[in-house]
Amino acid sequence: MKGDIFQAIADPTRRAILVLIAAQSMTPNALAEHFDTSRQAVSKHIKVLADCELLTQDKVGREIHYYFNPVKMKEFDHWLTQFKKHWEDRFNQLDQLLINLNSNSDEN
Amino acid sequence: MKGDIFQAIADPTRRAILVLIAAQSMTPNALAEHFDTSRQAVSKHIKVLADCELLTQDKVGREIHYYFNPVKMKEFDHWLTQFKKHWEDRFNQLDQLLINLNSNSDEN
DNA sequence: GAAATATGCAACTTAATGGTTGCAAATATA
DNA sequence: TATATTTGCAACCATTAAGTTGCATATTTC
Repeated sequence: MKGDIFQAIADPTRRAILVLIAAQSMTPNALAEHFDTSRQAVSKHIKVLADCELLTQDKVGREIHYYFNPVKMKEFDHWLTQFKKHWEDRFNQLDQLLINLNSNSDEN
Repeated sequence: MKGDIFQAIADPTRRAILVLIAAQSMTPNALAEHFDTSRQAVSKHIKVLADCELLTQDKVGREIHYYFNPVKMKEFDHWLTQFKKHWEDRFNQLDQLLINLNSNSDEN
């Protein structure tokens, strides 16, 4: 499941990382200061996010700046949108069914 | 992380279950026919989804009908919406910055 | 009442995940 | 050049997750 965006977002620490980096690009060290875990643990989370392209990197000297990549987030958004759409279709069908039932009862 | 909706949706089999059940309520047996795994494996996935209230159940005799519960899905939707909103704010700030830069260059 | 069916629960195995520590490579600084 | 800093990688450990098999319970059917 490597590179799976759903898997990446499942972890609460990684979601927090996404929110932080979406607000402002950051280095792993700067990022790690926001968490109680070790730098390496944060680094591993970054790797997971970078593997599925939710983060992009820009090397500046010995520092690496990580940026949020909204493109891949849309993949995630897409699933949810499709799901909602599909469910709403069914909801509309249910509405229609209720309308038809009412019409029939009017005829009787 | 029990009851966490992000965790529940992370698994591809569970996402497939959600799509199937959102289209039509189903019993565990009927659902298991759609997958290559054992009934019990599917049943465990159902349990995960039911634990975080993405599915509700209705016992009819010895059968249990599982229904999709859209309410909890909104919790998930909410996170993404907030995230997008937050990111769009920043995007707008970037737009504003570019406008200001253009204004300055016009003055020179 | 006996057999069949639908389901959940428990035990177990294997694979994946998140965490730690130690170390090596690259770059900046003194 | 020697030292400090930033980072990634590898090895290891503990926990969780997903799957299987077997069994118990409830309900329907014969």
